[in-house]
Amino acid sequence: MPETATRKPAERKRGSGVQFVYNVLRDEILDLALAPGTPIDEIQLAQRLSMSRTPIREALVRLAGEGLVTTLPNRSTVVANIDFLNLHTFFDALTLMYRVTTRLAALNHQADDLVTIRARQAEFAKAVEEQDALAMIATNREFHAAIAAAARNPYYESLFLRLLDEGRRLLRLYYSSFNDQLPKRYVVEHEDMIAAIEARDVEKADALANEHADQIVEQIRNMIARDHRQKIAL
Amino acid sequence: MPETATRKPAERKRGSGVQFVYNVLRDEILDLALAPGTPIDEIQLAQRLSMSRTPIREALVRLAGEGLVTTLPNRSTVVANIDFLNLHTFFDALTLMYRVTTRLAALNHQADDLVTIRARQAEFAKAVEEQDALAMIATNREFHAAIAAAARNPYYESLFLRLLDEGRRLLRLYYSSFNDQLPKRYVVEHEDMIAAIEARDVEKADALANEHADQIVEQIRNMIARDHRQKIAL
DNA sequence: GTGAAAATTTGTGTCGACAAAAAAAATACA
DNA sequence: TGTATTTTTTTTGTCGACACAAATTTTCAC
Repeated sequence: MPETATRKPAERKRGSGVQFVYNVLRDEILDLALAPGTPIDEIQLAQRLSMSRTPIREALVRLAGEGLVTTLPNRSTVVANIDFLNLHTFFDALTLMYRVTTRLAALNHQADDLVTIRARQAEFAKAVEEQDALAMIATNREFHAAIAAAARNPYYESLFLRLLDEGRRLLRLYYSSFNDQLPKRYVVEHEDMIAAIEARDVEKADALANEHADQIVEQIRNMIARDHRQKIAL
Repeated sequence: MPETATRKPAERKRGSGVQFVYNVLRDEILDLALAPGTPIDEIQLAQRLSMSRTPIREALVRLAGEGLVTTLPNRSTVVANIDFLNLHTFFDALTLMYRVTTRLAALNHQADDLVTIRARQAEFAKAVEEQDALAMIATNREFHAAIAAAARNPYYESLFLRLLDEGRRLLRLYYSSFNDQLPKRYVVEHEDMIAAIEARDVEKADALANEHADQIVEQIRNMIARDHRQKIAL
């Protein structure tokens, strides 16, 4: 059992309860600290976080809306499973969102957007330099989230963030198996994307995002394939 | 004040409370029975629906997740406003989802999907025949929702449904100003789309969906422009 | 000993109540 | 009369408790 987060009671402001529970659960789910399929006991959680069941239930409703947990009526809610059979739908949507957000960022970005994007890229490059796989996953997400913010389309942005989170969960499964070749390629690809966005070259930004997405999808596919072979070998 | 839905107490099964509140509120919001910006009083709602505040709050959390209401901390939650200034982002996302769902439906549909799609199209045609604008809005949504279901990509589907709902709210604003020329064109376009899907002609389905989306966006734009002129004329 | 029925346990769905925060009203003061 | 401050009211956020449903265990019949 992993080291679970326990908080002292009555140190939180009124109104922040749901948000707090939401953040804790979301992080634990995306980090796989809570494995897919794990039932979430409301009473237990209430005790752990030193609060009543009401804010916890509301946080669970929110997580259910984002597909991170599944609520079984009159039964416990469980951490959402990873649907390996339909991963292609995930990859398809992820690739499209990579493309449209990067396209629109090239079209709609404003001056300070690039500052933020470059800051995220620097953090990603640092994580790659230090070969810190978990930090790579996190900073890569933030880099593309920054681009999505610059694209200025909340509909694409919300779907993309959801997909990036789901991807974080997926990558977390295989984070130990990063080799150190591909990530460096990502750093270069990121730089190219920034340049295309800054130049407002929509088509180039689109093409680069498409290639980048293909790269990432391919890597995840390889990880899964490798993993499956191991499973069969057992 | 519109005729509000009141239900007798204690006739509902355990566990259906949140769903019930969610459905009532969602319908009232999308039908503009609750105007954008209207504050939602939890106690009042609780009395109207004869239940406690707990399931009502959970329904509101869900609606907030879908962007249909906005929660102001420690203040009342209000029905989400229609953001006229950023409608282009809505049109952009709507058009793309029209395209990808129709594309994927041509690729992935199975036999009984077409049965459902044709049934929805018949309902739409009937609404057009009867010049029932509200029914047209509703059946058009269901027609495209059926195509999205046949596309078999839950990520696109959920975003598309959200956009179709937002569109329903938008069209509801102008439902009186339908002329009877355009809707008939939509019936024909729908037929063409069905044919392309059945023939698994992805590119044609895509092109038709694109044209169709442009038509609809154009019509909504005209309605808004007309409406604005009226407002200025006052 | 095995299977069915009954009883118990466990955990969710809902409720009414209270406390904190914000808004509205009332009061004091210049 | 207008403005600042206090008081009251309204409404949300949270809590503990109870009722009901499902799962589990126990009991009992055969």
